[in-house]
Amino acid sequence: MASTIKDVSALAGVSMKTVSRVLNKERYVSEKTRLRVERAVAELNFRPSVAARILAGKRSYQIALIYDNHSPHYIHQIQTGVWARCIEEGVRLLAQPSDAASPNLAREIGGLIDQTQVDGVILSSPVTDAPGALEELEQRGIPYVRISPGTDYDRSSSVSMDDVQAADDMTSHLIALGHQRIGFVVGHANHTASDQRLFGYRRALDKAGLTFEPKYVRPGAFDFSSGEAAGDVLLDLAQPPTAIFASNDDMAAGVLTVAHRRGMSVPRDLSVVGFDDTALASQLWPPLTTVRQPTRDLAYAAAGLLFDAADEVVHRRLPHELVLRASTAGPRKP
Amino acid sequence: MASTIKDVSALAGVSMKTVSRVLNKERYVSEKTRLRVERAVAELNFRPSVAARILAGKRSYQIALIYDNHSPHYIHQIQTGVWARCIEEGVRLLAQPSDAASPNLAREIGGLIDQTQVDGVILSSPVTDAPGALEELEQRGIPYVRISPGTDYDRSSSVSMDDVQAADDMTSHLIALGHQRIGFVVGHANHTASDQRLFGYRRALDKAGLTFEPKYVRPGAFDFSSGEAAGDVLLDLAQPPTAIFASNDDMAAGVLTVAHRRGMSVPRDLSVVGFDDTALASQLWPPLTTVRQPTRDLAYAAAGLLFDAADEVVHRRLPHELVLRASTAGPRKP
DNA sequence: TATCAATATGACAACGCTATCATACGACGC
DNA sequence: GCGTCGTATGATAGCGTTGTCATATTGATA
Repeated sequence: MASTIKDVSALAGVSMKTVSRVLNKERYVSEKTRLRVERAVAELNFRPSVAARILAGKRSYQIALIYDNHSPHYIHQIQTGVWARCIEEGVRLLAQPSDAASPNLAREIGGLIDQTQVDGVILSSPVTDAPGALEELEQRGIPYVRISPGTDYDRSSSVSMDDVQAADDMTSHLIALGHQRIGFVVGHANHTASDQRLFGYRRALDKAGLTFEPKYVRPGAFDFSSGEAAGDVLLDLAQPPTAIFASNDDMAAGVLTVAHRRGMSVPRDLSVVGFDDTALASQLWPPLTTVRQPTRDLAYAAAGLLFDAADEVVHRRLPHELVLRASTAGPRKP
Repeated sequence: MASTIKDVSALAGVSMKTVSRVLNKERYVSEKTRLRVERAVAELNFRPSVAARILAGKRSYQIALIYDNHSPHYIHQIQTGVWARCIEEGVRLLAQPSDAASPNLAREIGGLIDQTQVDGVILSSPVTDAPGALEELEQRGIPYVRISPGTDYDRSSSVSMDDVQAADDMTSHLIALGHQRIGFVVGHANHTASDQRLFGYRRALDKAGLTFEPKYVRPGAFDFSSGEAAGDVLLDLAQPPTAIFASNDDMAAGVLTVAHRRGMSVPRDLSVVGFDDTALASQLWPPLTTVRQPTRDLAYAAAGLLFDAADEVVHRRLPHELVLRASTAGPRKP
C-alpha cells in the first residue's frame, strides 16, 4: 500500500540517497533534480517511515512533552502550543502524562527515550523540578526545555512568566482599590509558582506599608475544594478580609462558591481574584478578575527553543496581563 | 548508552531470536531459558527499540487517538481513559488533534499511518463521523474503534452512551418537578449527539403530553457564549420558560450568567440544567444539575475493544446518571 | 528400533531509511 | 594539460528488531 523511498527513486530516476537528500533538505542537490524528486514524492503520496528514519539516522523527528498537572485547561493549552510549533517543524509530538512525585519518574523517562529515541523533551511544571528527571536527561545528552521551572534556573533553557511580579501587580491593584485586609490562598506545595505568587503578594503589601498577617494566608492545592476550605476559614475570621486573592482560578471559584453560600454579594461584600485566566474565569458569576498567564505562548516558545537548540542556555520570559472583570470593587464603607 | 537485544543475548548466552521470543511472550521457550533472559534484561535495563520493532515486525505497539473537540475537559478525560488502558497493554499512545471538517483529514490520517505504522486507531466524536477518515482507515485495513459515533452505527466497533435516553431522563425530571415550559439549547451542528439530545427532549415532552414549541428551542455550539446568546433570547420571550436545558455544561454556564445578569435567582426564578458533568458543573453557582457522561470510562472501554479486536463489530453502551445539584427546583407559583 | 509430532533453539535475511565513502563532472589557476 | 576544488550523485553497509526456515532434542507411538 504505502510507497517507499525506493519507489520514489525509481519513479524519479535517481538513487535512493538523492531522494533522501531532498527529504532532508541537504546541500548539493541540483534544482532540476530536486523538482523531479518532489514531483515523484507528491505523485506517490510518499511519507517517510519514522521507524526507518530513527533506526538509520541520528534524528527521530519526534519530541516528547512530559507533564503532570491536574488542570485540564492548563494541559490543553500547553499541548496546543507545543503542537502548533511541532507542526511547523514537521516533527511528531509524543504527549506523556507522568507523576512528578513518583520515584520511578527517571526510569520512566529513560524508558521513553530508549524506546522512542526522541530528539528532545519539553518538561512542564512541576516535572521541571524533579531532580531525577533532569539528571536522566542530562546523562543521556538529550536536549530539553522547561516551561515555568521553579528551581535550578540556569540548568537548562526555559520559558516562564514572572509570577512574583504578576502577584505583586494583582495585590497592588487590590490595594489601589482601597483594600487593606487581603486574604491569600496559596497554591499546591509541589509547584514553585506557589511560593513565588505568595512572595509577590507579600512584596506588594510591604511596598504599600501594610503589615503582613499570617492569618490571612491559607494553604491550598490548586483545586476547587481547597479554595472552598480556605475561603471558609478566611471568612470566619473576626475581622475577615475584604478581598481574597486565590493563586489560581479553580481555587477562586471555590472562594466564590463559599461567598454565594453565605449570601454575600461579590464584589460588593467581598472582592475575589484568581490567577491564570482559564476559560473558567469568564464563565463564573461574577466573571473573575485574574492574571492572564500566556500558557499557550509559553508552550509554543518552549518548542521553539528546543528546535533552535544552540548549546547555550536561553531563557525567555513572556509578559502577563491583568484581566479586570466584575469580581472586584472597592471595599464596602464600614 | 542504551543496550540492544544483542547485548542481552550475549549476557544470557542465547540467540537474539530467543530473547525476542521471551520479549514477545511467544510459545516454545523453556522456563529455565526465560528466567535467564529476563534476568539479563533486568540487569541491562534493556528496552526494545520501538523503531526496530516496527521496521522488522508486523506490529508497532502504538495506537493513535484522533480527536477534534474544543472542550478541554472532554479531551482530557478521553486521553486519560485511553492512556490508562494503553499502559496496561504496554502500548504507546499517539494523541493527534485534528480538524474533523478539514478536506485534508483523510490525507492527514493516511500520513500518520504511513509514518508511524500504528496498529489501530481510536476516533472520538466528531471525527467518528467524517466519512473520508473512515474510508481511509478501512482501505488500509487498520482496525479502529469509535467513541460516541453518530452515523453508520454498524460500520465499526464503538462505545457510547445513550444520549437520547439521557436527555429524555433529564427532561422528564424537569417535568416531574412541575415545569411545563422548558427551553432547550441545542449543541454544535457537527456533533450527532446534538440531534440525539434534542430528540430525547422532544420524546420526553411527547410522553408527558406537552406540546413541542419550536420557539423554546435555540441553536448553540457547545460553547459558553452561544449559551449566553440562547439564554438571552429565551428569557426575552413574552412567556419565558421556567427551566432551561442546555446540551452541555459550558452552555448551561452561559445561561446561568444571563440569569445572574438579569438579577434572577436560580433555581427560584429559573431552573438550569446541563449535560456532561464536567468539573465546571460543580464549580458554578449554584452547582449545576446535569447528566454525568462516563467519558473516561468510554475511552477506557474503547481502547479495550481495540486490543481485544476480534474481527466482529462490537458495541458497548455505558450507563449515564442524573446528577442532581442545586440549580433545579419546581417553578415559582404564578 | 524406527518414526513422528511437539517442543526448543539458532542462523540469517529483511524491514526502509541514512551515513559513509567513492566517484563523476565541470571550472579554475598555474 | 594537469592537479585541485566545489558540486552533484550513486553504491553499499549498517541501524535493532522480527519473520522464515532449518535444526536439535525430547517423549510417545507403531
